[in-house]
Amino acid sequence: MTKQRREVYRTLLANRDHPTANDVFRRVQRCMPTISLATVYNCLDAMAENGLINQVNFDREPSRFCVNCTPHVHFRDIGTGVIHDIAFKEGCQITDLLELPEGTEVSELELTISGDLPARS
Amino acid sequence: MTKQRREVYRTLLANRDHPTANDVFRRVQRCMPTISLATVYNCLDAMAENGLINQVNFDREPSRFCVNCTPHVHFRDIGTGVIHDIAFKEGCQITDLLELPEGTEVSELELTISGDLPARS
DNA sequence: CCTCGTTTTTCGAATTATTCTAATTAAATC
DNA sequence: GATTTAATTAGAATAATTCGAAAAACGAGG
Repeated sequence: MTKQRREVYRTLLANRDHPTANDVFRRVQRCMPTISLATVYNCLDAMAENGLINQVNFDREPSRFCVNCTPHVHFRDIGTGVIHDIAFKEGCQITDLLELPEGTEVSELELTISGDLPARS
Repeated sequence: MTKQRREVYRTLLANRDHPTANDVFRRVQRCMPTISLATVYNCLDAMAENGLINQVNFDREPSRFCVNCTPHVHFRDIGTGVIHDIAFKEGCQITDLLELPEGTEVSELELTISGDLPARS
């Protein structure tokens, strides 16, 4: 953990809105003006590899980063563009719903959903 | 439907191995040497928009294309690199497993999995 | 607290998938 | 067959990400 990594992580914690690498870069620059975009990528990659954060991909858009480490999926509200973390219901194994051969070992699983949330009453 | 689109589609049908746009380009070139990569992208995009094919994204890798139009998810076997289509079990709604607000309308859903298939006996 | 070896940061350049532009060609409609 | 429309082409442009090399920071012994 270096100064830069700590600051990148702190920034992610401060605003959990699934920022892109560039968003993070701009935010970190405010307290650490000399940091470079390459370093931000480097920090994010390092943290993602260690499971400290998640890299979220919606189609071909720029990757976003998420500090929520509990198992969850991502839902983009088409109306607002906001990305929400959606948890699994208690005791659910998504792979139970799939025709996977017995004994398949899952090491990565990414589920992204786009749609509309119900109008708030 | 133009000559090029027909040929791109025929190529996808002939070899359902989830090729990238570039793979498709190289394959189509064999029977249609004047086709351009931009046209292949154009054809693939047009077909994806009409739901004739699916665009499959594994992380930040180049997009792949899939002619399987039945609802399914994608599983990459880490050992072989092969991408398999995995169907849902009968009568399963993946969104039933998620803590989504009542009345949420899902318009897109992409699930990608990486892992290891059991050793074949 | 110095020195050596390793890791990280920095900057800029390079890469690469994809998209755009403008010009040509083909298709469709009347 | 003329005209309008949409699709193709080739090459340049874009943008996210990665790479490479040099400088800086770090850590472990001495």
